[in-house]
Amino acid sequence: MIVRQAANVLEIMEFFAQTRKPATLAEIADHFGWPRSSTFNLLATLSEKGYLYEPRPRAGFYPTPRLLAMAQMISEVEPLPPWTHTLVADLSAETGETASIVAPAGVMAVFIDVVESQAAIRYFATIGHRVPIHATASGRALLLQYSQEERDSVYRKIEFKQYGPSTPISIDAVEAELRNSIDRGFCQSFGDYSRDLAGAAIPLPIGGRRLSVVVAGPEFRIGPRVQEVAALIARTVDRLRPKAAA
Amino acid sequence: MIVRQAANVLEIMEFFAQTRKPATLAEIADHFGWPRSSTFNLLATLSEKGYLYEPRPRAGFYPTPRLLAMAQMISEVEPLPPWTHTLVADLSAETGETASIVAPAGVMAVFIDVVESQAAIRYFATIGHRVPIHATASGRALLLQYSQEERDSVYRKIEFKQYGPSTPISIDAVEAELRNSIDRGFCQSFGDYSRDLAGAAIPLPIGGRRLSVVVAGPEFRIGPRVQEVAALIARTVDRLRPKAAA
DNA sequence: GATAAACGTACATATATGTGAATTTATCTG
DNA sequence: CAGATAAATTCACATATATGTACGTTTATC
Repeated sequence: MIVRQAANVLEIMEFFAQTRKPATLAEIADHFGWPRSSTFNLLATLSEKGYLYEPRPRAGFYPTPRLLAMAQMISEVEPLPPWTHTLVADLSAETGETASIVAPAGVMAVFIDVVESQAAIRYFATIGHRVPIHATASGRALLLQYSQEERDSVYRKIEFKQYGPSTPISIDAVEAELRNSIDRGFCQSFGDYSRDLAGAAIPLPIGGRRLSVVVAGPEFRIGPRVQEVAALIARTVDRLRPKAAA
Repeated sequence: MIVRQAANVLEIMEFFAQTRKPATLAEIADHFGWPRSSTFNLLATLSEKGYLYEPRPRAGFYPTPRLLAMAQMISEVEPLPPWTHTLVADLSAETGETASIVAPAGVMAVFIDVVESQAAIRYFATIGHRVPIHATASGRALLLQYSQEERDSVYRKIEFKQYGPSTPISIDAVEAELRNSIDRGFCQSFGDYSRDLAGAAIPLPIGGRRLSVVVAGPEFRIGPRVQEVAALIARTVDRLRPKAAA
């Protein structure tokens, strides 16, 4: 069950992140199609907790720096080493596609760092974006780092759906694809999850954390050069990863 | 009316900001005294929206960098000029007390930047902290920047409560104190809002925004040297504020 | 300066939602 | 490797909660 008002809080904050200017109660209510009274209660709650204020009288609400302060606290622990951001930045620059660092989240994989392609047609993803772990290159690069038991445990919770023509719709299909990936030397996906979307990924274990790097983009651009892209990922990781660390 | 699940989202995030490590459903539920099932729904919602993930299987949840990305977006607009942080940092260092930048939020004043005192006994405040605008030095330094009509509009919404022995409990009392402040050259408060708490503040208009700076601490330390502290604030602002700007 | 429109706020009520208990799944222990 | 213990899910129901409606206030229009 989704907790509506919890989601609404996030949506309001995302709204401010997009518009980047103060908004009145009425504007917010209209934007989301929420009743004024409900919007009023929400804004009052956020204000009371110190996350919203009124920069100038009658000009509407805007978030206080409190959210930033909190987010910085949270992110200071176990931050990704700086070279991982260089990694995705370099990969995106060299391939012209979207590059990301991905982490596991149950049956899903979450993007925890993203550098987007500059191309007009591109894979649009943001930090926090989630995709099924078994039906994506990046996700399978995570699964490769699991033990058989851990994978089985994940499989039990997966609801196998036919996202696209090539989606693996059984445990066996996923396991087979994982074996292929090992032989091939990297993980790939051609429209397994999202139509026309292709990607190449490899595992990226960092200090006990199971992560992966992926380069993804439209099938017509990635397809002809998956090998090449995968090799580039591997080389770039080799170049940037400190030699001492695991 | 306070929206409970909205507040809960913020509390969960604050919890992570404090503990700075992954927490399981059970730990979170126990910490807040929430039922497991409700906690489950909340965590599921936050995960689904991409704000929480499971760094390693069965080791609990932790926020993704998405919150940080969002907060940075929000804060990039109209950021406070860097010298304002230097201002509160210097003031806190020189006085040994807590120094803050404060902004209006209806009948309240919000702390939007804070450098805390290092003293054992100190004024504890964080970014986002809110105090009544009429019953604090920092708040009155904001009111001084309002027109009479704007002030009247605020007064109508204030619920005058006797927070402490010297709280102004009427419009006249507030207006009188504002006149005193003008004559005195700065705003002050001795336990008006919080017992044993004293502070000195001056208006700090920046680029059309109505802000104030305040130095606050225990009455026994601030009391004997309000004048001195207020003068220091004024001098420090003069020193740091760029000459060209308003 | 008067009138109209928009906006923000309060409250009672029907209903969407949170929750206690039951079920399933995972982990620990001898 | 069982059996026990703890954690994670599910579900039906009662109740806490979102909202329709109404009112006062502020801003825009003429």
